[in-house]
Amino acid sequence: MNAHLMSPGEVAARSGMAVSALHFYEREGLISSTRTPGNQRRYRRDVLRRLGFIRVSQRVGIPLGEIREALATLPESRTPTKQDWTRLSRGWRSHLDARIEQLERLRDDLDGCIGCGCLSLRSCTLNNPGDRLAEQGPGPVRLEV
Amino acid sequence: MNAHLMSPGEVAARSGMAVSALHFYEREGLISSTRTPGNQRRYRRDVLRRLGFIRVSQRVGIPLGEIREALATLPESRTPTKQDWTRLSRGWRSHLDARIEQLERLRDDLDGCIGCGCLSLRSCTLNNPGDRLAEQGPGPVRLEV
DNA sequence: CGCAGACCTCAACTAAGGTTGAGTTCGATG
DNA sequence: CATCGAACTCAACCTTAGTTGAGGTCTGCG
Repeated sequence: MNAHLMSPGEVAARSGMAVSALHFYEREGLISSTRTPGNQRRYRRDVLRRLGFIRVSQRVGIPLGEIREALATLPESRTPTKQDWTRLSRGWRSHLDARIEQLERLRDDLDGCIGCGCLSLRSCTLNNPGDRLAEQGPGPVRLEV
Repeated sequence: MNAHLMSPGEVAARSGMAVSALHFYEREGLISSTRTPGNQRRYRRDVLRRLGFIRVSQRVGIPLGEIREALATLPESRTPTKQDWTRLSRGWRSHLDARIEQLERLRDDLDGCIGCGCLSLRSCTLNNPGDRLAEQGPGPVRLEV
């Protein structure tokens, strides 16, 4: 029972991912598999949790590269525990908060501009190149959608 | 003064868009231009407002195709008024609200799952294929980013 | 007029996140 | 042992939103 490895088809069925996506994630280093003597992939059960994490992360808006980095912090020596997954999930929380905050600011700005009707390239919060340049100062702008 | 048409370089400088982006938007039908006898583009001043609208819309997360559709509702016979732009901007407000709401739900779900540590493919709100299928029922899932 | 810099078109390329298809091989069942 | 679905690899393609480069033309200033 410990040695129950899953075939690609089984993983696809249980995770809802396409087999082609499994191949892709493996090429990208997000998951891994062993091979049968006949060169077919076999997955350990915890791949399902990884795929779960990948999907949730994508919903949060994290690009695959960062998801890979997060997954890389999992211990290789043992199967990840609940605590491991909790730690990773908690890491996205701030991303999500920042994103929500940004969209709320955008909404408020949009309301202001609906009032002023401007969309002006000068002077409009929503649309000022100068401000955008300023915003780009600290940190990446990935959150900007 | 009425006949002041802008060159691509001037529009690029004033809008912050690259000239290549102006070409692209024109190919995609989001903006238009007239030509000099020597085949160079000249833009009416209101192209700046269009570009402003395009940028704001992209910040809201609207794909170019939909932005084009929105711009297509502007009257061709006259220069768009402040009311026209207000109408379009207001249209995005609900998109933004829906998006924010969705992210807030996601955040709450994530909190729940940080508690349960699950990321389980069954039974976890964050990660249930059945639920995702249900969600996909009405309308596109573009907001899900 | 001459020349630099801005502009033209068209094709190809980028990035992310995969999907699709062709041609071939495994592996489990009858 | 034949067969058929599932799996394999590799290359090509898809979408979105543009950028880059090659090769050629305009426009305006001196």
